[in-house]
Amino acid sequence: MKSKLEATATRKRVLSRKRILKTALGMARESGLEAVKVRPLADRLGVTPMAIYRHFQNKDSLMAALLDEFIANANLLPEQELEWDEWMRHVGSGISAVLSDEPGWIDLLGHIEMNPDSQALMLRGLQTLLKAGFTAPEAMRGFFTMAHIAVGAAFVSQGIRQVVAGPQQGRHDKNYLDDLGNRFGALPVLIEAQRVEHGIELLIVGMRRQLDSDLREN
Amino acid sequence: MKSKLEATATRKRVLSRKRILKTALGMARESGLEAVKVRPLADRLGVTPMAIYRHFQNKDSLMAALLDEFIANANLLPEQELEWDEWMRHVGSGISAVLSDEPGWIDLLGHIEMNPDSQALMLRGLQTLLKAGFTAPEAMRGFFTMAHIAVGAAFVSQGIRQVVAGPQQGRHDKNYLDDLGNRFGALPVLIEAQRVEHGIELLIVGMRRQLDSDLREN
DNA sequence: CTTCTTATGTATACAAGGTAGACTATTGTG
DNA sequence: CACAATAGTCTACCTTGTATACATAAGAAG
Repeated sequence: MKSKLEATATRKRVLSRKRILKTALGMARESGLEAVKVRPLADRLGVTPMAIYRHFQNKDSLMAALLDEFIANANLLPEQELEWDEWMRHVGSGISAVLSDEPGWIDLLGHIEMNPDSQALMLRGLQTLLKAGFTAPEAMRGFFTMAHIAVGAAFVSQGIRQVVAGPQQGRHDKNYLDDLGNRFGALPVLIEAQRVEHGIELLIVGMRRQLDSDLREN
Repeated sequence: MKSKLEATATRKRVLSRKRILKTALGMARESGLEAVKVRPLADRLGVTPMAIYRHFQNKDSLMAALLDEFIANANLLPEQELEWDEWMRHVGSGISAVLSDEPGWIDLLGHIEMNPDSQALMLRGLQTLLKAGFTAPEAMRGFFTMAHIAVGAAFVSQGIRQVVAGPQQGRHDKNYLDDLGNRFGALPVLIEAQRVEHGIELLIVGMRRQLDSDLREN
């Protein structure tokens, strides 16, 4: 009798935000972020769909928490101390890489500034830049521009990747791509030109000049 | 009898891709992109939901076409000839402004590189930069970095705006913001530092240096 | 002018996905 | 030990996209 009870009736304390998030993160890694759906997630947790709602108000807040989890696992902060320019390079490509691996995550990035870890990242970045001699406004602008480049690059690269991956799934067909290729030399060239690294490099050059004129004034 | 027929039976040639897109664009402007749903759209068109599917294979392709429409209406190409740096400023803030007005559009930007108008924009940009003396790779990288900054800035600014707009709708409350404020001086400062213009300016400085060293070599 | 074909809209119905509401068993507390 | 709070279950609903089958209008063919 007990067994039947256990099977059908309510078992307690099987869930927790942590476990839900871990499981959801697993699903996301396996099948993409859009595969995180309530019912499948509940199945995998061995629980009723509605059980999840005891731990998250709604799916949106679950996804928001999932973004936090994702960022926390991303580990973007450089381990050792770096020169400011190295720091920017490191973090910039880190952000872009993380986002490019799983395009779906980009959808959640609207909230990124509210995330504790990304905020810590920002703090460290500003510190690093200030220590290097930038003024506060310069540091902020530099840091954000780096972030913008990284996010933008990851974002825009999605489009290209989609076309390369699936021939006809986009609304424009292969001819379109060939056309592109003809105009710009080749598709790989186009892709290459969009790597974050180039943007960051340009940014660094721009910032270095600020540094120079700051020094001159002092 | 005729009238009843007209009312209930199939009227012909009431729809067209153009009309559907125009109406959808109207809805998007009024209530946000996410408000573009099949049934409401059909209602507004005075037609059955399924009628729309005679003109678009599915909702995704409708939305893709809508993005094209949106971009075509955005009119990002500068009217007159501009110096390369002015051109970058103009287009950069244009992109960002357009995207910031209606955050939802960002979701569609994955396809942006496939869009004819944005491609035209890219062509003109490259032309402008080449004429100014940049090498082909430099021009491409410069252009894309500008685009990345603009997209990234628009994107990231969403998060902030959401918090500013609705007190508790995010997963972090007001304290969080205050905290942010305390650390960085004030929220407005944070927002200010993220304006595209600053990023573009840094980029221009970086690019100008390329130009200088190119000239030196020639 | 009939007839055949194709284009365009209608009617019905379903599946997927998120979630409200009522109920139940467990658990920790006074 | 009673009792409120906590954590799952069960059921059912609503929204949104879309498949399928049908019908009518236009245009082409004879």
